[in-house]
Parts: sequence; structure tokens; C-alpha cells
Amino acid sequence: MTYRSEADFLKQYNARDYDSPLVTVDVAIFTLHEGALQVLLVERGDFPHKGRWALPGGFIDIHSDDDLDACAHRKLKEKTGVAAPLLEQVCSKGNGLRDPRGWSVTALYMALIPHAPTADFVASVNDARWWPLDQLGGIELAFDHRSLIATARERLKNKTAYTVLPVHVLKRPFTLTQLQRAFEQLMDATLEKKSFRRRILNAEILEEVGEGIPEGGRGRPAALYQPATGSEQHLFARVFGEGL
Amino acid sequence: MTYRSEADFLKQYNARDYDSPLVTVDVAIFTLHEGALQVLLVERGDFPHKGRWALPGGFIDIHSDDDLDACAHRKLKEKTGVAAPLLEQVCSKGNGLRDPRGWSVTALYMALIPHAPTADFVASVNDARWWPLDQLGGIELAFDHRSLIATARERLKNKTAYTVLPVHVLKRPFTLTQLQRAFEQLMDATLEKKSFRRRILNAEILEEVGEGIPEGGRGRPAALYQPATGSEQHLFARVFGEGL
DNA sequence: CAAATAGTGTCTGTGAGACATTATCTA
DNA sequence: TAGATAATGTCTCACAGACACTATTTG
Repeated sequence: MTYRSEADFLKQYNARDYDSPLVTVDVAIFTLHEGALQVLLVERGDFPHKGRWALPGGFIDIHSDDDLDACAHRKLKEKTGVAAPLLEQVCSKGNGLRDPRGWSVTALYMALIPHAPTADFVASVNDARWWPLDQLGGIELAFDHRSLIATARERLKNKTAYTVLPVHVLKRPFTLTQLQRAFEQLMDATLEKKSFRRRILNAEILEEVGEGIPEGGRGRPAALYQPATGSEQHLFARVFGEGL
Repeated sequence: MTYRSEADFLKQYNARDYDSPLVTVDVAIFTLHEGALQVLLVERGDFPHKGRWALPGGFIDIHSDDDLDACAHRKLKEKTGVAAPLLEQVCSKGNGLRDPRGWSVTALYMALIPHAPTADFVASVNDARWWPLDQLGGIELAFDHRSLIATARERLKNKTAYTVLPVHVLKRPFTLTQLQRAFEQLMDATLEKKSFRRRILNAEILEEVGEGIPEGGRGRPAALYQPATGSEQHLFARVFGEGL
């Protein structure tokens, strides 16, 4: 069929005439707590995969979501109430098997927030909780979310090697030792103290905001820091750890 | 409504009952030719945006595409006949304005291939051609493809600084000088000869395959190289150029 | 020979890794 | 005082940048 104009064409076009994939947004929200990297999961209350644990997320609402990022922010806020933490797209995955309802695409995001008990921000019930990543082996996850979590975790590890991502999982202010622990846990590696401090301090991405008691209540007081404005997108020219 | 089982639920579920975004895959295919970075565009023959230039791409076919990557490979192959070049996902963008047909999401991929005249691989007509990136200012692009191209180009530039991506735009074998030019053009920067050669050769990602005449037909013959197997995913621990 | 291109020698500077040492707190 | 934690001093090594130099071809 041919049309005389774009307007003509659009007048008769109806998206529902075609088989289109389902489209969802899923958010892997990470935090650090008790020395472990944890991810926020919700227990599904409806079919499909009712009762299984899943990443916060779901269908795009084309009537209220301005764009993909806005949709991800909405999903994040619905579950945590947090407004503007680190939230970025990881990748998209789509195939005919990942959702029993049909061919589906999900835009996977990852978010980093300082730890808070779920009771503090989950409006509804106890259907959401933090899961340490190393305890996910024993539970049933919905859809391909085990794989999505692995993908997001991998990206997190990689980006930590050349950014300051870990500042987002710490409450402010923090000490350099706390920051180093955060780097180490997100990278799953051990870093050398002097190298770490040199790297961070030379980059001029932190500002000192006084002194505080050390972590264990014992020992020499530590300097407290918070990220300098604009520091979040600092990129290091060398990757850290596993160094060459 | 409640259902007794997952099977029950799925039996009544129909994706077409809901307003869902359109889903497309678009591929930014880059090459290097005559000293310029070029991207392959096709002239749209149908509404919407008939007559404008666009990235190769289009709707997912949920009946024939196994997954997003397969769909991207299909789009690439339809336009270039190339089977397995570098092809990777860049990001996804979705909003209500980018396509006049409605709220739409596109999964953006980028591909790198050695240059070949379009006549060599475009089955149909002269509806496809290579466009040097610096000549896109003067033409009308469909949808948000100008922005997509910019996003893919940015990713290309960034990844070139710590990978060997540029080997994919060269015919094999190639000289180190040709490879350096490719790096420089993809990064839009000038590199220092000795540093470049040291970096590449120390990484042991190339294998020497003889000698050839120099680029201009004059001067000392140059050693010829091709990528060693498994070299494609080599990651450098330091970014190149703009160095620190 | 000159011009053009390929390839090397070598010095400097930056920053990571290693690890020993000093500083400052509590019990 | 000892123990714990924070912070620094300093040596070595890898490698990027700079740039002068040598090597091998054609005309």
C-alpha cells in the first residue's frame, strides 16, 4: 500500500497491528553492608514466576514514562524512595525465552545506594530484601534475573577499576579506609593502601570535611571526606588493581 | 483477577492487550576510507521519514529473530553481507518522541568492517552509501539517528583508547603505520609513533606475516601483521593518548 | 644523490606495587 | 604500656611521551 503523505501514513498506522516484544526495565540496586555486596530483590506477588525473587522492574508505561531513564528512575523510586543516586544503563537483553509471556526485551540498569534497612523505605510489607550476592545460589530467581545480576555485577567490577563508583555505596562523610574497603568489595580484589590513597588524593576528587573516630572505635582518628562536586564522572587513565 | 496456576495465567495472557513500545534494532556500521571515518546509511523508501537517511535497522521479528544480537546480525547482513565482523551493543534509547509512530525503544549496535564499495554488497540499488561523519551536517537524518550516530561514535572513540578495536576496519594484513592511522582516526587524536609501536608489539596481539611495499609505493618496505587469535578482546591497563 | 617511509635508542616523567616506618588514638 | 588504626617515606618497575637517530626503499 502507498500513502500520499507522512500524515496519511501515520493516520492508519496502529502499533497493535504488529507482533512486538514485551518491553521491561529492570534495576539491579547494589549496596554494601556488613562487608558484603548486596542486591535488592522483591518477591513476586503475581504470575508469572509468582513467589520467586526478582529485580525491581517491570513494564514501561508509555503513558507516564517520558523515556527509558525516567522509567528506571520510577522503578528505583517505587522500591527505595531514593531520588538521585547513581543509576545507569548496563545493557539490554531480548529473546523469546526469558519471559513465558512471550518475546521480551529488558533494559537493564544498575544503581548504587548507601545501605539502609528495607523497613526504612519499602512501603509495602516484607516483600523486598537485600540479598548478599554470595547467597543467591540457594534461592529461586525469576526470569533470567540471575544472569542479569551477574551482568550488572560484572560491569560494576569493571567500572570500579577506573572510576569512583564506590563513593555511591557509602554514607557521607567517609574515611579513606572505608572507601578502600568499598573499592575492594566492588572489585573483589585487595588493594595496596599507599597506592590507593595516592591515586584518590592526587585526583582531587574528594574534599576533606574534618576528622572522625576510626571504624572500630579504637586507633588513630581518620580524616573524613566527601566527593567534590563534579567528581563523580572522573575517569582514571589507568585501571586499578591487577596492575600492570 | 487471580489464577490458580502459572499455566492458567499464561493461557489468558495476550501481549496485544497492552500498550507496548515499538522495538527496533539499529546498527551504526563504521569503516575507514580515504582518511575519513564513515558510516553506512540507507535512504528510507517508506514512511515514516521517507527519503531521509537512516541507520540500517528496523523492527525485531519475534518470529525469526532468536535474540537481540541475532536481530542485529540480521540487519547487518541484510545490508553488507558480512557475517562475523565486530558487532556489539552500545546502548538502548527509548522515548515517546523519537518515532512518529509512537513510544519506541531502539537497541543501538555498532559494527566495524574494512571498507568496500557499497556496490560490492548492497543487493538493491543505490539506496545505501557510506557517509563521512563530517559530511552528515548537511543531510536530513531519520528519527533520532543523528544522535544515535554520535553516541556510537563516542563509544568507538572511548574504546579505541584501551582496546584493539581499529584492527577491524583494516583489510588484512596491515602495516603498523596503517594501524596507527586507524587508531588516530577512530580516536580523533595524534599518537606518538614509538609509544604506539611499543604498546602494540609488547601486547603480543599481532603476528608478523611477511613484508610489503609501503603505503605510497615509496620508501622502506614495512612489516605486515594480522591480529593473533584471541587478541580481539585484549584490554590495555592504561588508556592511550591524552596520556597521563 | 634526495625524498619518503619504516623502524630504533634513549631520556624523562608519572604513577602503581611493595613494604617499612611513623603518628595518634583507646584500654 | 600494648594494641589498633591512620598516615607517610621511599624504592622499584612499567610504560607513555618526546624526539633524535638509523635503515631501506624509489626516482
